[in-house]
Amino acid sequence: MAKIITRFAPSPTGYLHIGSVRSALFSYLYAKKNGGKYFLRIEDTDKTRSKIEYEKDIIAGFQTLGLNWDNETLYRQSDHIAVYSALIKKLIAEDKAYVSKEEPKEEGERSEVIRLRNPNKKVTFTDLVHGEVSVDTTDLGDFVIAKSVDEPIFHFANVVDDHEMGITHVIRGEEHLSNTPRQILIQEALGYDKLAYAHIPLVLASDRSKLSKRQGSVSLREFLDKGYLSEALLNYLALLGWHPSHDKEIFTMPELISAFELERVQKRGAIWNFEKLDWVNKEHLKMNRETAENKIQEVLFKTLNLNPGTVDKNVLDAVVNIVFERINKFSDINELVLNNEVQYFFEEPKWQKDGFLWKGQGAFHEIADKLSAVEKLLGAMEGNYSKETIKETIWPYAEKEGRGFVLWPFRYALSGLAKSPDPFVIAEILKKETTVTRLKSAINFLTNES
RNA sequence: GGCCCUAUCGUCUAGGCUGGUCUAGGACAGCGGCUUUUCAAGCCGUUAACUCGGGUUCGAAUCCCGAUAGGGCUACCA
Repeated sequence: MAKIITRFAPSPTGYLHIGSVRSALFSYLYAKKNGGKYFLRIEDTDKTRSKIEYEKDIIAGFQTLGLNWDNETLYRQSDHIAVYSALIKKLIAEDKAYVSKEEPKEEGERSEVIRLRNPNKKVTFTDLVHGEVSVDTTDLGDFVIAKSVDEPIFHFANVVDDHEMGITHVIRGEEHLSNTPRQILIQEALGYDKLAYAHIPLVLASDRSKLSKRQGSVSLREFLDKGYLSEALLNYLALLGWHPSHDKEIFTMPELISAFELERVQKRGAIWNFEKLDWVNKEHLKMNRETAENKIQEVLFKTLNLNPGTVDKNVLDAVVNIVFERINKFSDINELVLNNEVQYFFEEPKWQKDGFLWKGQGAFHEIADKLSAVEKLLGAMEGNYSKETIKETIWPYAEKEGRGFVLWPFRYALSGLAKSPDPFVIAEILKKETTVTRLKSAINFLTNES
């Protein structure tokens, strides 16, 4: 069996689109699954829209994702103009194409372009996901294949390069399904062999329109910036339009490669779902817990402006652990910090009197008394100061007074928040001395200005 | 408009080729409960779908036709 060679051929006219990444991923997976090769080709025949900045973004994106291409040097269409040029001249000489005089309709249009002589036949090809597709190409007319002898347009350069690179399987987005017949016509004019095609369904926005730049985050860069893991992103992308033969959903890259089958690719466009992506990302975070915790720590230092030298290692570990449970992706850490959900571990919170009220009930002086009782119990503790021992110490008193009436203000005194981890956990992290100090300070706050 | 593609829970999907075992399965989200105060995490449970109309057949989510709806292409963009 001939070796399978797939490719991903982006045009550098914008930042790498997340939907393009999926096309690339499917090409990559199919090649790797079958022991073949996966190539990258930069399609920059449109000189006015192509920018080196975008090319760099595309290349950097794939490097970050680890979707490494197998061609040794980067294949860029602008480096192969001479090849297209010779072929266009050949087609003209064979009268399979001709120079056509035109009436320029828009600015920039030429008065002379090169058109293919359309044999006006019915073209049939087999698509690996859609099955047999057949189209009467008469409607296409003598379409343009180049603006001039050395300015081929997409369809022409694309066909030539697939042949030059030895591509066997063209796996690309469904928007190209309608372009395939004309590319086959060019192929036939050039005398090239047929290729296998697989047109994968598009990634859609929630209203089923094509996911475009207008609908928010669509570039890979933005997702990476939000702190999604590459493997999670790739995992989610794979599930969008493909399904394994079992119910497994969380995959590592090697697992994806061995499970992937083009036969199980969906025909219908799939709507992008941020919630599911978050879930997939969280699952990957759990699989890479240590890496994730290091990253959380790093972000915490930065956003909270902490001095690594002065922060207690145990405190930090405990806080990292709490943060880990509350995030789906790294950018969520910034939100936690923005909402003051971690600062209280490092500094006294700012209280609101009403915040101490359990279900809006009670008098402030009573609450102060309860906090005072808690503070004394804790202050008298000796030996091991852990969430378990703290709980054992406080529990009988809480039971007696009504749990909520003791535990809620206790927790609020420590965190200053309506929602936070339970007081025993916080108290352990804060350590005995800080817990006691903070309780006293809270009591002071409650009694002073009442 | 023309041509092409598509159609199962809100979303991603299994099943459809090889009709009955599908009173349609899983996951995310939602909802409810448990986890001895709130949140998070976890666990358990639960709501929810075969676009419609014909046909073939003893029998159709599954096969055929049509309608409808959505998407793509229709560039001297890719």
